[in-house]
Amino acid sequence: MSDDEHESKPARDRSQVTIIDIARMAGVSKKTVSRVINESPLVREETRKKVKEIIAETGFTPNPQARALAFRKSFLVGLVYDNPSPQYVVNMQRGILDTLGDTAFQLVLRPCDRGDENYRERVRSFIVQHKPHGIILTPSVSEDETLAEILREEECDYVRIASLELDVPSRSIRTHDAQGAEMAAAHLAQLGHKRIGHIHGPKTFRSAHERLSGFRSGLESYGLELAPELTVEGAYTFDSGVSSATRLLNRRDRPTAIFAGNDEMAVGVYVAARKAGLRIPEDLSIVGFDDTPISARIWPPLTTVRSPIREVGRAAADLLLKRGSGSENLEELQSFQLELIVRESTRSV
Amino acid sequence: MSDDEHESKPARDRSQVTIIDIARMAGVSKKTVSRVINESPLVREETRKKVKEIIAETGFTPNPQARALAFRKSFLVGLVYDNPSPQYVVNMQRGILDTLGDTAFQLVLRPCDRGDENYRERVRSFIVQHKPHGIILTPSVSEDETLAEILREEECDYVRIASLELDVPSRSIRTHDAQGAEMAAAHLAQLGHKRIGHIHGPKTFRSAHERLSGFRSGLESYGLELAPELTVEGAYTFDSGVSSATRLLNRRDRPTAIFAGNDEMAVGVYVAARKAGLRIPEDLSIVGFDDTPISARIWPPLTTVRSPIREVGRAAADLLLKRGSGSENLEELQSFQLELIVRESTRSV
DNA sequence: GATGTTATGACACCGGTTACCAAATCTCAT
DNA sequence: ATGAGATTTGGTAACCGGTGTCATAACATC
Repeated sequence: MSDDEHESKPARDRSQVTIIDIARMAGVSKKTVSRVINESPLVREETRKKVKEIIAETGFTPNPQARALAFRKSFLVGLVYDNPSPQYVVNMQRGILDTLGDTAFQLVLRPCDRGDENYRERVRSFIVQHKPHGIILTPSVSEDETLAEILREEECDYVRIASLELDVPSRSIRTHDAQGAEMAAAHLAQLGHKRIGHIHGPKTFRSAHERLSGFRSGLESYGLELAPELTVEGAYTFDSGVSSATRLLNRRDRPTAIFAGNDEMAVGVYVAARKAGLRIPEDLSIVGFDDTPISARIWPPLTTVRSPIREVGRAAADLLLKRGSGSENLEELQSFQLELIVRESTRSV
Repeated sequence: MSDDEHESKPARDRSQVTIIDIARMAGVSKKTVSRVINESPLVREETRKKVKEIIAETGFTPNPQARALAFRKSFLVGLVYDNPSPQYVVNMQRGILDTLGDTAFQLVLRPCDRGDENYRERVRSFIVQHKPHGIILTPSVSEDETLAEILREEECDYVRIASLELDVPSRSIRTHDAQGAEMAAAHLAQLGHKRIGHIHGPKTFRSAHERLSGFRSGLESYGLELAPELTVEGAYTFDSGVSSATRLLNRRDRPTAIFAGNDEMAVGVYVAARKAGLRIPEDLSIVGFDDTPISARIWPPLTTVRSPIREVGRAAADLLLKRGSGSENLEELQSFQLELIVRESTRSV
């Protein structure tokens, strides 16, 4: 009788080349082949070369499942994010994949819905079960200190992406949001705007705070002040952009320019302006943040601040992979400048 | 001396509960526990219950790496896509993750850049190396017959998402693009438009063909004809939308309405209309396809056809997971209706 | 020739699975 | 009650394809 196991029948054909085959072909033990694979320095140069040749010839790649089992650590890299912008998410993924490329490492997604207060435990159980090589945290979840604590507890390597220094350097990537906001301020100031409004993101987001304070200090260096009555809080959403802008534009002393904390809200400002009968940029200049695809497609095209998200993703993955292996000049990888993209939504008063 | 192995040191603390511990606690053999885990029918109900209890108590989860090794098949589900729309990609991912949930299965991404003629071999090597549980193909790559052939060759399970039946039912999910386009046609016809233009996607995309023919037959059922001179090919990109629309709108007998093959191009039509001094929707009605976020944010909000992408993703993953285990009424999972979202970019003539 | 490195291999092990067989238990007919 | 047959269960061993440990062989060095 063929016993249990009704369904699954492993493909026993297409016999994989294994480390044993390589060992036999090279006339060494499998352990030595293993050493070569793992770049152990304890192999004679000659031997290493020979083994590497055979590996190249046969096109052998070590079985990741077997290695994961033996290492007690898988070849997965987790991406934990709650960023609602698809563009951001996709760019980040692409950046990470740029680095992971055709290595054995695979990117797996761990999105967390806002409001799911249970997401930390879900991340934990992912780690415990799958023992990922590391985890990348994007802004906003990266600011969750409790989560970071869990990762340390479970001894899971991680990289936090944020607009400010949150952790030890080897575990963080910075995007200088404040600096980007300063550029926006300088741009508007140079165009001669005096009454400038700002719709910032929710206070719970560090990025909102960074952008706000960067914008303020940018204006100050031009002798301008960010009027408190022209500074309102949005939710980083389109709708909140519309309502916040409506409030600003209904004022008697309405601003001649508005800096929105992200493009999503900036587009909301367009709608509010239109409803108020204002022309862009003749009556109102608008600056956004993020350079999402919509900013180039809307009319008039939106002046905005671009974050090199894909590069950031690349760097984050780099940091994770290179860790340990001769910790080198990581400094240069860790910090990213933003760029002001001037389009047609801004004009001098 | 501690020999080789310089870096990595497996975490040997936090001792994982293993199948052996469970077996001991339940007073059965590990084989029986294995049977319970794999839902073998050859276990007495009583025994099964007891083992399941212990598993629940201890919170034991079988080590996926070990299982993958033994099964010669990993718990990864690959998503192969080349769709340039971030919104689409993100929704698809979310849908798949909805189904995968907290199962042992993980979603891994295999985006392929257009123009990378080598992507098929990359997919193949992914399969050979990682032996994924299955692969999900999104429209446009799903139409690649050569790729499908490779998957069959490598005995890799897959699901193709497409606007028409490409494969055996258990391997395909359909979105009825043609039907969606018909609804767009009916909408415009009912508004009294006679001269209607259409910018379709590249002929190499099946979806472009489906939408075109659906639109045509939709018009025909209202006694209207899709004029060849008002039917132009775009590239599914914003820029191509601008230029194609410009061509249409410069005609003496310019159309009073334009149906664009996707939102991206529809937004391009907005810009072209604006440059031609036409008001939307007073002088020109516009209908898009996809219901991307931009369609609700642009002014006036775009009338468009929505594809239930997230649901499709969910169903695709379902199909992959349920395959084999009592193939049930999969039929109902496989076919998705589209929906016309009427906003403010369309008006009667 | 004694001594210290360096390179290599034998063997157990990672946590599960399958193969095969035998034993135990249950069912039912004789 | 007995035996035949079917259903469960367990034991042992081998295996999936690698890695860690440790002993030992090979090679320099003085």
